[in-house]
Amino acid sequence: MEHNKHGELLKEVKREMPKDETLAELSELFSVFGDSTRIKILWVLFEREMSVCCIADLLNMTQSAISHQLKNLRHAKLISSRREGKTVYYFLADDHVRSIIDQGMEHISE
Amino acid sequence: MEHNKHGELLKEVKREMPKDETLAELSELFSVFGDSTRIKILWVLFEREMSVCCIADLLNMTQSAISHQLKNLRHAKLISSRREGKTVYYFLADDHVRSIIDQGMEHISE
DNA sequence: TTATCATATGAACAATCGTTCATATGAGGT
DNA sequence: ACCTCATATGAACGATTGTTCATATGATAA
Repeated sequence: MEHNKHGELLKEVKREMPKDETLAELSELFSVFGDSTRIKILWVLFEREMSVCCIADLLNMTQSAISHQLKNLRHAKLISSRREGKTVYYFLADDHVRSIIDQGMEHISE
Repeated sequence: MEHNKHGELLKEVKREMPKDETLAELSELFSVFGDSTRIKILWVLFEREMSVCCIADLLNMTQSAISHQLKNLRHAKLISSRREGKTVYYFLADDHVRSIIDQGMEHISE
């Protein structure tokens, strides 16, 4: 299999690679961006904080579907929420969100 | 459902949102990053171009599994390949790859 | 040609995922 | 108390996904 001509360099590559745990965390983060519903939610939150039913209206989806996805986004610490009476407002929790999406947009617009 | 107090602003948010097709493409791109095997492959390709079996050795995975994932990465135009005799070398096709992963790393290291 | 090495690929499998539906919780208002 | 609105959540469903296994292709050497 391996020719072992570059064995030294290979070991070096291996050494510089982050722990499996870190890489798993990284891929989990990206898979949160890997759904168009969640991308749409993040996109409307770029503009301002918004309630669950408002997001559902805007995206023409059920409140349940949005609520499930908000849970995923919050679990990934991409959004936070605050309660005001009966309604819960969600908002972006992190500045990285925008730059990650921007990088992705740059890639596909080529 | 909708209070329609902010109806005007909502329409504006909607107008500024990219087409469904674009958002689908964007989420598909991110879902390619959403697997730790593919992240690992990209990581070793940061160092230099590499053959299929070499990557498989490095990651302790079967040649078949790696080959399948390389296909996904190539389909997303994140990597390219060149043939040299029997072996095929894969390499990064895009500078955005590194910056996207870097942004992700920044987010999880908080 | 035949043998071997490197890679690609199709089918099958379990596992994960996103939505829907029904229902539960939580917070005012009457 | 009751009713209603806003949100959350668990179960179930079909759909997608990553790996394995077996096999096919492609390239070189004898």
